[in-house]
This record gives sequence, C-alpha cells and structure tokens, in this order.
Amino acid sequence: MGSLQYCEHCGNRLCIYRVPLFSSLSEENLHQIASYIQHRSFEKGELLISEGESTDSLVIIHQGVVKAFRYTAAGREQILYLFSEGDFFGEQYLFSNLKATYNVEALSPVKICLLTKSHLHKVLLTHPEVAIKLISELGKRIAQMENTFQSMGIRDVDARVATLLLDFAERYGREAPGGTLINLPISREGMANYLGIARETLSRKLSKFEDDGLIQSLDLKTIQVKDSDSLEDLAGLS
Amino acid sequence: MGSLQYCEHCGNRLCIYRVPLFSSLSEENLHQIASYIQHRSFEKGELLISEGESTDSLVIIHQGVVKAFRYTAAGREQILYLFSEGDFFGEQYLFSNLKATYNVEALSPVKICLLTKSHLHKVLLTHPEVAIKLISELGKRIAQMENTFQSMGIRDVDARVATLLLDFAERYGREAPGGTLINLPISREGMANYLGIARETLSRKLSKFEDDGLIQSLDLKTIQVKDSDSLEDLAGLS
DNA sequence: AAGAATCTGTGATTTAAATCAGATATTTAA
DNA sequence: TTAAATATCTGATTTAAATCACAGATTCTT
Repeated sequence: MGSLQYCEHCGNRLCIYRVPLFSSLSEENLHQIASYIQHRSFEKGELLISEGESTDSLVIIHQGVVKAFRYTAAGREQILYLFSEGDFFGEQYLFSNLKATYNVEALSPVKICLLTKSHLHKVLLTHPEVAIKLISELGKRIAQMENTFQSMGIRDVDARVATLLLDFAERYGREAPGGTLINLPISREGMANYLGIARETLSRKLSKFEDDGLIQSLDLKTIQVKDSDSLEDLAGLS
Repeated sequence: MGSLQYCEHCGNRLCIYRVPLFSSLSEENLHQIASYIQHRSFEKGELLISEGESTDSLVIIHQGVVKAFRYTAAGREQILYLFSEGDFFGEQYLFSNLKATYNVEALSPVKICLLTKSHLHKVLLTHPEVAIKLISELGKRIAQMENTFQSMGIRDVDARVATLLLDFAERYGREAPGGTLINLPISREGMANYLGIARETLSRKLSKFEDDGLIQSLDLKTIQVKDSDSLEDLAGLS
C-alpha cells in the first residue's frame, strides 16, 4: 500500500481545487476542507482497494489512472470503471456500511486525496451546496453509466468497439495533425474485458478498422483516430 | 398525458411517507414537503416522459410499475430500468439543464408524486439530512447498476437469464407453497430487450429452465421459481 | 363470442464470435 | 544485450446465439 504523505507542492489544497465537486466553494471553505484531506501515492500495479475491504473515505484521483474491476464467476476480470484526474469514487460506502464491491488498481503512478466519511459528513451538513454538487455529479455518473449500459446492450460488437475508441479519444486523447492520438490506459486484453468480448475478437476488430482506414495503431499503447466520422457512424451516433 | 390531480386518500402525504428518501424527516418537515408535492396518474401504456423532453421534477413512483427505455441505432428498444413503488428518477436533470435521455412508460396504472427542481432545491438547502439520504440512495443505485453492468458483461446467457429471474423474484415475487411466484411486469420481448438478447433465445432458455425443473411457467405473466439454489448457481452467486 | 391482432414457442439455417492453436512482437529481467 | 516471459496477431474450427419461418396461444376489439 502507498504510504501516507502530505503534498508539499500544494499544501494539501491543489487537489480539491481541481475537483469539480468543490468548485462552488469559497476560498475560505476550500481551505477548511483542505485541512481534512489526506494524500497517498501508489505505484503502477498497486491496489488502492480490495473487494470486501471496508472503506471509510471518498477517494479523489489527483494524478494518474486507476481501474475498478471485479472477477466474474468464470474468473474473467470485468472492468467497471476507469477513473482519472478529477474523478472520485467510494461514494456508495459513505452512508452505508457496505464493504467495497470492487478492486481498484493503479494503472500508472497515482496520487489520491482522501476525505473520510465523518469529515465529508461534516462538510455536507454545513455546506449544502456541496451536497447539491455531489448529487449533481452522481447524476452525471448515472447518466454516463446509462450510456455504457446501453452500449453493452448493443449486440453489434463493431459499434461497441467504436464507442470505446471514441470514449478513449475524448478522455485520453490529444489532438495531432493526422488525427487524435489516444494514449491507451489499458492493454488489448483489458479493453476486451471492459467490453465483455474475447481478446482475439478485439484484435480482429482493430485490424479491420485499421484496414478500413478508421484508425492507425502507432504502437501498442497508441492509436490514432484517422476517421472519427466513420467511427461515430459505426457507434450509432449519427 | 395524465391529468393533474390531488390525492384525496392521503392528503398529499402518503407518498412521501413511503419513500425512503424522506424517511429521516420529522412529521413537521414531512408535512411541509408534502405541500410542495403534486400528484399525477397515468394509464397503462401512457408515456410519463419522452426522450428529449425537458423535465424539471423529481418523480417518485407511488403505485404501479414503469419502464425507462431508449431506442438503439438498430431500432430495438433497450430497457434501462424498471421502477416501482418507492423508486424515484429524474435526479440527473435536477441540477443540470439536460433533456431527458430516455422515455418512461407506464406498464400498469401508475400514480406518481412530483417535486419540482426549485422545491427540492429548497428542501435540500434547509434539510441537509435529506441531501445525505439522496446521496446514499444514488450510491445504492450506482452499486445496483454496477451489478447489472457486470451481468451484462457476462457472455454466458444462461447466467444472465438466471440473474434476471432472481432479480424479478425479489422485486415482483410473493412467497407461495411451491416456490416464489413472479408476477412479470414485462413481456418476453421486454425481458429479451432488457438483457440485450433475441426474444427466441429467451424463450428457449426459459423452456430449458422449465425442462430442468428450475422454474415453472404458470401463465404468460406468472413464473414460479421451483429451484432457486440452482438458479443462483447458474447466476454465478455461489 | 368471434375474428383480428399480437405475442409466444420451436424447428431449420445462417452468422458472428468464442475457442483453439501457433506465429510474431514486445516488454521485462537477468 | 540476451533470454525469458508476456502480450498480440492471425488462421482454422467450433459453438452459441441470431435470424428466418411458421404454428399455436393469448389478448384485444367490436
């Protein structure tokens, strides 16, 4: 596990400035909340949380990318989320005594901010506007899950792969002359598990997309989107 | 659309008494909130909300069952949720200006309670404990969606059908001598769409489960669970 | 109650993805 | 740097579900 450490760069404040959750607060309130926050760092591959562990904090990703996953009955790893900078998780355990229902693993060096259940409780009771912001963020998360859910329900695998690529382009991409460069946070196997398809099927789809000129695989961790319009058509967003 | 009408049985209060969301409130506070609430009724088949419509209220189901759905690019109806008594929806539109992202249709005669954006806002600002309750309920909803999400990722269709039957047994079932009787809220086609599989495939799975003695189809709207242990094994909950 | 419309079940066939297998490429570790 | 381990790609085959087709059952309508 990562060691507890205070962030000397930001005096414990930088993270909450970056988090939309707290964007509505005044400088003074931010300062107060910042004093509650703990920081931790994790190396790539380390587990932030294990399934069944009891947790008592809201976790905010300050830097890096993590995956939240479970194992299916068949032993396959099912990725539920990828969280990156500014995202938070653990909210479902804050007002219940549920144990963690998934594992969370660092996919890169990761820095997180922790706000314990009791501290967050205090913040919410004294700052209802933060509660409203949190409700709003949870609403967004639900809306996003509804989209994912719908795309899982799509039987057409081409559409699902296209959707994933577009999603990744938005979240992990940077613009470049020939098209958006996606810096993939997970392996082909990870992507296949995320979509609930076989690794080989994903490879074949990516090869086909490349043959058709929709994408170009620069190296194993980098894909360039050459024709996002066609991807959008495939994804059914036309 | 259903006509606006006040509920003469409960003096506008019964619904919020039933909703876990407001269970932490005092009699006095409940009374205050009750005065904000509007009631509507819908016949089976009526649309409560259409995709793209702008909504400004939290909807609480007082009686009946509704389905929330979208159409896929292929024109298939994808059911996202079934909501019944005590459930609420519309929370994602409360603090954003998003249009409705799904349609909601009554599957039976339905009575709903409406609390507008501005009224709910007022309640949340003055009763932070309701905000915390709402956050908690949204957390539960997310946890539930994660489960659904995982079961969608399962490639084994038997497991998904078994999961659906167990879920329905819990939500729409009543205990009976030979096993839980499920009063199905949706047709075979609806169930198939919910799972993202073909209607015929669902029929075949149900027939197989019946041959194997796991369930018994009493009539088209009623299934009896004869061997829930085996269903749980299939669902991978062992 | 009778006919029409809709829904459901099941066989035959097609199709797409899973699995199996092995080659190739990439990363890690010595 | 080189060998070992890991990840990826691609072809061949199998398998499960989709689709097609139609009969039977249920429900809606008048």
